[in-house]
Amino acid sequence: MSSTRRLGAEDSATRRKLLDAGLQLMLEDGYAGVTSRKVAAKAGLKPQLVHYYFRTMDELFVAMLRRGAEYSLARQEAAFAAPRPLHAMWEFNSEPDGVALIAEFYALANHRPAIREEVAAYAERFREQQAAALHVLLAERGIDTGDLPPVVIPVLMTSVARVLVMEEGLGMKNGHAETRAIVEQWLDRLESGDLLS
Amino acid sequence: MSSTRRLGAEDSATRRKLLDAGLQLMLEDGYAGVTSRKVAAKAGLKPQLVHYYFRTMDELFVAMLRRGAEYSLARQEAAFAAPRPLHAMWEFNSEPDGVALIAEFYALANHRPAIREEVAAYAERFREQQAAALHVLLAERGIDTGDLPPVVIPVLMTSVARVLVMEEGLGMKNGHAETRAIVEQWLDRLESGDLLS
DNA sequence: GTCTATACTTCGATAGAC
DNA sequence: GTCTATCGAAGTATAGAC
Repeated sequence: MSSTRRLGAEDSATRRKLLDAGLQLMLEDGYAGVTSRKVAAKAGLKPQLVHYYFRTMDELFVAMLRRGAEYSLARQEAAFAAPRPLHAMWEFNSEPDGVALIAEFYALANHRPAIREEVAAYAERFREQQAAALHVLLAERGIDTGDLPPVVIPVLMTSVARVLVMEEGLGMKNGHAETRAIVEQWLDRLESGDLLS
Repeated sequence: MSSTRRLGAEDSATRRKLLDAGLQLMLEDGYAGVTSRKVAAKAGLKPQLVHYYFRTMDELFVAMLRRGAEYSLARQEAAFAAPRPLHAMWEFNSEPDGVALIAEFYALANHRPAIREEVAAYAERFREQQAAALHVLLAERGIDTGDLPPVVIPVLMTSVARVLVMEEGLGMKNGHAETRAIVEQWLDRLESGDLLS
């Protein structure tokens, strides 16, 4: 346990290649397709290199999560600078690759404690970033959401966006057009402060 | 390919034991934990028996899905007989085991065509059953949903219920209490026909 | 600091015995 | 109609060579 085996440097280009290959594999084949041999093959490297840079597969998954999540947090933050921030939040949470990765990491988290902690922490950061941006938006435009606590808005948006994208990935469409139309309507009203009618 | 190898009978008790063991394993360890050896071990049988009753692991997964989904469809149908059908639908779609199994099968479906078809077909049946029950409810009580197309209601409900349960499984709670309160309020109004206020 | 040779475990699947 | 003996491929991980 926790032997003295050495690990490769964090800033190694080879390590980065492995992480990128892992993320791509996760999208293509799901978390179960992310094996040391396949990751190495996709990166054009020898399989044993995975274990030089990551002690265990769990460690690889956590590193992949960090890389993907930090990138997404930055992109979400940038999205809020758009003229219609809520529409931007909706679009951002509807990106198929993002939704797919979240689903994979969620499934992984459900059965691996070390990964759960990390997934939960990032999910909280996403929610907090959304709530903070929304808070600013409402204050700047002097919008009062009445009975609706603002934090509910990102919860609903991310839930619905995610499920719609997942279902569409399966080829489903029952009720989707109607739901998207209603969401658009709500976002329009929220952003314009026209909450009644 | 498609050899002449024989398969066990569909109504065999042994086959049923394997399916139940598989579903239980899927909850405990995720789909990647459902291997022929582990399924057999949990059922108290020899590993090779899995391949006697199911030609491939995909076939086992499809049979597991059918067993789980048919059972759930029957339970959802029964739930609609409750005095507050919408609340019952909400509760039903919030059951942790159901949500976890859906997440696993969704992840599987994303990377295995044979399973995707089957998952999509069942998901459509669930949605249709929900929409039909809602239609009856609205008609019976003479409720007019105005701008809101009725089919949007089950889409929103299942999305939000699922994501809340998934997040709670990770230990998250940011925004959950507020969202649940709002949902309860909407369901109360819908069921009582009091859509404004 | 970087990579390789190698050990050992578990996987899905089949052919053939009861 | 039911189960077992067995195979070859693929999995994670470590110790040691450059």
